Amino acid sequence: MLDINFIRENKDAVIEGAKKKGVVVDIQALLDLDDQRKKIQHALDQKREEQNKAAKKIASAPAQKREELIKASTTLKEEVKKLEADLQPVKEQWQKLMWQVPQVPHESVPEGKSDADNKEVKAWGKKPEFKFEPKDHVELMTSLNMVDFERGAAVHGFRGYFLKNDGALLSWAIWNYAQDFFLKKGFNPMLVPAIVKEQNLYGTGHLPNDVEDIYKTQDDDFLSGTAEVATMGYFADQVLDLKTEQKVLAFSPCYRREAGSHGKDTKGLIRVHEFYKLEQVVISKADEAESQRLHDWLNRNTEEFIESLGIPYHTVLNCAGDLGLGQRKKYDIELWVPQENKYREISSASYFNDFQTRRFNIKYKNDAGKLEFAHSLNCTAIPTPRILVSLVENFQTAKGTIMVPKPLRKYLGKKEIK
RNA sequence: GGAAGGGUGGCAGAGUGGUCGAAUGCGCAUCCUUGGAAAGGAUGUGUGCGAGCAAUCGUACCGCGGGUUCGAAUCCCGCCCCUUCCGCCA
Repeated sequence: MLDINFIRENKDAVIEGAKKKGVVVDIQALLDLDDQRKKIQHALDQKREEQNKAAKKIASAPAQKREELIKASTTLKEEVKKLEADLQPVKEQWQKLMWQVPQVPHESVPEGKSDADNKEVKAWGKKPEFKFEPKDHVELMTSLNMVDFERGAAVHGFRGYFLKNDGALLSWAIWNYAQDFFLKKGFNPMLVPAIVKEQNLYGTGHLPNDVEDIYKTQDDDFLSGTAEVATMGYFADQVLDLKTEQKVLAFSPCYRREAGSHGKDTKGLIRVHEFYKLEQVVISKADEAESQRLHDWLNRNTEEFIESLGIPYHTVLNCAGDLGLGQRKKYDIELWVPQENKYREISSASYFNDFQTRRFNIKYKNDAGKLEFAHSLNCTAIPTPRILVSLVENFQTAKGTIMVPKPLRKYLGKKEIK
């Protein structure tokens, strides 16, 4: 959510930003509505003042005057009720529009409609050149008995999978290595709930728009698609000490319905309904320069992690049309997938300024001693099993085995999966 | 799932229809005292919205949402959450 006063003062930029993101929302209608809201609210406050004063008099009034005073107060009460009734629909519509106003993209964000318009800003690593016919991860992992999609489909259904044997062990190895790697960067580890209340998804900006992609329970709770949701919710309604920023390495299962992507990536581990993710979440002071610095830092952390594994990747700067509602700027890291001859996204780094913290009511005391909404950022540390796709395909051998990247060997206990 | 109790300011905790945005204590801030500190004393100390250059004023907020009433932290209804006991259970 943006500050209504910010929207008012930066009307053109907000309109331009929404357009750039491809979000349809009538800012002028919102501002008109806000004028109306203020006017009614002001009238209501004044009427309430009258009524409060009138009611106060009654307590100390002599008995014979009471009847008359109560009668006068009743009239005021009815006037208050009428104004309240006028205000209510205005407020509801106001709130509805406010949920829809997107964060303004940073000026460095390129124009564009979809991920096809994202700009590569960095490429790292040497793509493997195989002197044999390389296998895709499905064939490779199935033949090494690391995964079972048939039983996955039988037990879970579409996009179901079992990770087995070295597939399971490799996942543990990645989690353990990632934990050690990221904790050295100063994060605090946290295991967070995947089942969350609706308000948390409003807080992060996933709702109201992404409702189709989120699982819902019979108790009207939601299965979160990222640990970011619960981690941000953890700090809701708090006044934080941000002398140093809050840095959390959160782990959770993640659930995504992938509605609307039927027929897309139907094979393998790229797009599944249930996966696991280590997520970097940061809450910092309300200083955009600082947010930008942290944003680059978070993204660099994940790049370094991938580099340590030796997987070729590139980093893209997402175009405006590929930004989430609350995101000011985003980088995606995409890993090379040899069999597909293209890069595949495994990480997203975004910053939000106070878009999320406003919704979650997360504040801190600034240097002037005033309460202020903090800034928030997040970035994938590592998602499993998606990371396995590139990992096994890039390091496969002519024999159909997989060479384990050096840093994972001590966690897995072997240097080759065969 | 059943039963009982509870949710009040940064924290603890009083308050069961008007004088309550709310006692008291702790904490915190500033000042006095001191060579310095502790102890002691004084004053101050919630948030949102609106009006105002400002001092300040108005309004709302005692888990959330409704209702009763001239008037609600207090009474009524619904919901959420917490604690204890019983049941079930990885």
